[in-house]
Amino acid sequence: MGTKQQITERITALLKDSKLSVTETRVKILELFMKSNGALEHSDIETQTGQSFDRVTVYRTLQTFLDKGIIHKIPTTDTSVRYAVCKSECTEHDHHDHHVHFKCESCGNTTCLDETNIPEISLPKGYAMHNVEVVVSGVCKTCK
Amino acid sequence: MGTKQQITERITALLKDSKLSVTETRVKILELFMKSNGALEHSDIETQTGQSFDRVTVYRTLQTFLDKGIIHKIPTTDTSVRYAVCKSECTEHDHHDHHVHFKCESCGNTTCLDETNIPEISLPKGYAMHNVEVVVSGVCKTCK
DNA sequence: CATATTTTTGCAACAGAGTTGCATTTTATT
DNA sequence: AATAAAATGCAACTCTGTTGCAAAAATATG
Ligand SMILES: [Mn+2]
Ligand SMILES: [Mn+2]
Ligand SMILES: [Zn+2]
Ligand SMILES: [Zn+2]
Repeated sequence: MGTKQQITERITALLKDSKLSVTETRVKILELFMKSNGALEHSDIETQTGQSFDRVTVYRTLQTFLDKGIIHKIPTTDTSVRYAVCKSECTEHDHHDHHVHFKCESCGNTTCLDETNIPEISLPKGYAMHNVEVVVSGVCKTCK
Repeated sequence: MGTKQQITERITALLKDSKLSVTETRVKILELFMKSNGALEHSDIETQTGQSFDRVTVYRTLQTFLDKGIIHKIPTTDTSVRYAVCKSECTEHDHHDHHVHFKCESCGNTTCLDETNIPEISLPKGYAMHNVEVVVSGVCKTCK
């Protein structure tokens, strides 16, 4: 993981690479993502920052990170929106997170299974495939 | 497809099989699902019924259909919730819709690809799989 | 068919999520 | 240190979904 100092440096570098100003909000939210072993939703961030940032700022920060390819969304069947840091080489408008997501029915955590690859899917004739999202639900190894 | 009369009879039978009262709202909403070639969200139903039913009734009707295994949800990466009729033998609390969903980036429609089956996915050790959701995005055959 | 019972509906009121405009503050540039 | 550019916080608003309750509709019963 690295010391707190090293993490802050990595975050600063990441923000500068993405041509973003280094602000308290952005550093803090990225820290949360990096410490967390699962996906976060907006309310998690509000809770874990202890309401030190305005709701609106959190929304705008998440949108900015999405735009810059720093985080990606994970599909759900409810109205919640979950985000996780991109591990591949994602850039602006060009995400490369082709991995499986796992939602644990016991602890509720959603995690990226980066090592699990998505098998080929053959669509009916006439369909062009751009992206595949796979979300597996079940029980994670921690809850087993 | 069948005549309008035949569709109404099929819907009435379906509701009775599910031990639900046959009401105007339920018949109308099921008609919409059966006519539609894609998934519907709450706002589609409100639009297409011309606000003849209360919002709350539509929410409750969708929840009832979900509970009874008449419709299923489709995951999205935004806050919207999409629903489609179950074609397999789904029953209360026991859905069997193991098929791929396709979201067209051109027309926006989401469809069930019932003929496309989901390939095996091998999870890391310690994970128990209960359900797999696959959502493919791209361009559908109509928009091609 | 008439009546009683059960279920569904519509309304009002509310809670939560997300958005927008704008003035103020912070960050980056010179 | 001064200036320009960008991000933040606040207020106000919209949109989505929920709950309690009385009225209406559907079903069950004789
Ligand atoms: Mn991921
Ligand atoms: Mn489906
Ligand atoms: Zn778990
Ligand atoms: Zn299309």
